[in-house]
Amino acid sequence: MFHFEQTIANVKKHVLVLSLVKMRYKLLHSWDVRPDEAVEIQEMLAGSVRIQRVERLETVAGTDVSFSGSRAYAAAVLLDYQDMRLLDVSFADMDVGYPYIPGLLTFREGPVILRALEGIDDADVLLFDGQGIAHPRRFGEASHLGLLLDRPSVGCAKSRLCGEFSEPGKERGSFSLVVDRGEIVGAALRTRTNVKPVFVSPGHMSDLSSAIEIALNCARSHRVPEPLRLAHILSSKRARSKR
DNA sequence: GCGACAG
DNA sequence: ATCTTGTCGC
Repeated sequence: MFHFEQTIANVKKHVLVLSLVKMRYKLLHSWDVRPDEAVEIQEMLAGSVRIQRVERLETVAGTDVSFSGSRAYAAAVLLDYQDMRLLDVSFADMDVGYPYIPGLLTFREGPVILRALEGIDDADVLLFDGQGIAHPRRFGEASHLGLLLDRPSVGCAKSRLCGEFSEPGKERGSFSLVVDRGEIVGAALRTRTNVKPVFVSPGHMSDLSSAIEIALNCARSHRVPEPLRLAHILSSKRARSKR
């Protein structure tokens, strides 16, 4: 299928020469908290999310996490926004410290994702496999991690978490708004004609039109945007090989 | 109490 | 998410 090992080796060699600034983030809270405390943290930080148009778009990053028993494996990739060429890759893995609870996904995947992101160069926008503000407390994974990383971010999930929406048109590019409690929180976007839509929503420092534009640009020959698709392939491959 | 529920 | 092969269709 692909030859990622070789590709990754070449990429790494290249990055050593023109390495920019590696991704950094600030922990605004502990990850070791009870579910009720996690909810409080989300409600407290949600007010800091900024909705604005994304200007500079030369690079895009994507992350994903795969699980194997009690271990979580994350992959972070950096791609060129124009040709979707791979520019940098990084991996991280750690013991699973939190169960999957709808609405609290970040407390399960956030820690490993951040560690993987520390290994790649800064990106103009970050793509996450999950919701942005299309979340009960308007603070999904993309919003949460985007805020900690202080970078523009977009949420792109394969299914909906909250809100109502109507079936979008069948053509690639058509979309319908996702409305939750009277608020437009995202969109059901068709990235490929006659294929189930993906759910995009602003994370942090991005807006809905930017989110739609970015997801569409990154989804070329597949339903899932290239950065997320690649991160998924790499993390799952690493998860099963290490067992 | 019942159904919904990112990965 | 994960357990898993082939198979129908664009």
